[in-house]
Amino acid sequence: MTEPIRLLLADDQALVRGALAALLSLEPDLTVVAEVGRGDEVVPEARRTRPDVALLDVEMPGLDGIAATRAVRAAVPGCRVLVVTTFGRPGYLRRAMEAGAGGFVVKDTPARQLADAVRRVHAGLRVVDPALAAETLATGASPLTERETEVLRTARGGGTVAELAATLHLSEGTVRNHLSAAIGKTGARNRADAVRVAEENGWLLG
Amino acid sequence: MTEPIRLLLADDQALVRGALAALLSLEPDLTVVAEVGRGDEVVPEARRTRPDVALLDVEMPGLDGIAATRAVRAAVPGCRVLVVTTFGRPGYLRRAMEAGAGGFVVKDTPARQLADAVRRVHAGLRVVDPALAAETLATGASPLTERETEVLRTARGGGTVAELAATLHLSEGTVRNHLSAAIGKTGARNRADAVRVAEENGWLLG
DNA sequence: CGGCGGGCCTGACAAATGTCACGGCGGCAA
DNA sequence: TTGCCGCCGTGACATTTGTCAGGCCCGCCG
Repeated sequence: MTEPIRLLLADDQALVRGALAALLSLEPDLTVVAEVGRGDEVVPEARRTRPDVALLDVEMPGLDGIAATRAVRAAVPGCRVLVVTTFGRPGYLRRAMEAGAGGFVVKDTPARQLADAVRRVHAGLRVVDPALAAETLATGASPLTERETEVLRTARGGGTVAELAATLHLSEGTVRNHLSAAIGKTGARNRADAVRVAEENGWLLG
Repeated sequence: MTEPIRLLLADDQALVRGALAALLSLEPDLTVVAEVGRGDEVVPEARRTRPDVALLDVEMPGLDGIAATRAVRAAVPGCRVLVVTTFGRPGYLRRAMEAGAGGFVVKDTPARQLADAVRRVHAGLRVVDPALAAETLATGASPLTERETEVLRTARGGGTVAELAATLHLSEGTVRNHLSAAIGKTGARNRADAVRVAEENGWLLG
């Protein structure tokens, strides 16, 4: 038999990380060589242990999974990436693929399929959840303009228009206008709603 | 050797559920006899399979983990409950314990400790994360009054004051007043902020 | 009993938010 | 060139939101 596939696991929840390690270690052709809990530990650990495939969560402290994907693809070209995430946000899939991921799996998928996904990614195939792919195509790219995204992203932290205007070096009226446009385009009714919708669609990352 | 401890797993994310099953099945004295993905499937499955310990996630469709704890404790008294959750929201711990849980573990805890937690809960001991317990005591019970929580919970979905007033059969002024009180007590600056803070502390459940 | 405190309800007022119409600028096609 | 269209920036205006003072009711303690 040939060498087993070497895996790196990145997930901020230690319990989930360990459980995934146990699950994947059941497969004779897979072996977990590294585990990290932060996005910015992925590249150093990948350099050191030279895994064949890295399983990255999207929600991580330090560096989000998309950025970590880009970084590890650049630093360790031989290492393929399978992104595993809690939320099937349409924009996440597109961005993960643009960042060089070989596959994208949501945590709702049956556990039995994970090992197969890993093997396919390792073989150079693309793995995506079909339902999620369809939704991504339906939702499409962000309708928000550059400034609108920026304002919305700043508004995410919560704060009055005056503060936003100050940090962005804009007039209050301008901020209000961008916010209003974003509210209209997202179909929301509040500023808070608009932030929520945009976040759920992954339009606030870039 | 005596009979193994029989486990029921409840988590809405199939991947995590399966991974936990793999992790716990590594222990010779533990066996997973049932898995469910919804809160309202816990009691029927527990009646059927008679587990010794049920591991329940808090965030689940159908019925949240706290309510599921109460239900399973009432329907299957011999089954102890270990609540496993993503967020260490202070209020969750208190409510879980009040509902009859034997233990409370956050998903940040190392994987090696999970099996021990299961064994202790099975033995009738109480298992809680010490750091989280301290925070719970510090945060204390909800400062919100009954109406305030109700209004805040209704406002969670987003919507204008007029709509809230209509669904609650109150005057707009009253709704505004409750909202204002909640904003003050939570230390928030917006209605949205207040909702977020209250949710993070687990004050919006009961 | 009378006073006190707290929760609940309400309306009036000030402040923030969202909408609109407008002008400037740059790309692009006729 | 000219006209058109989209993005950006801005201020005036209406709507919504948050704050405040006050009235009502009930339980509690002196």
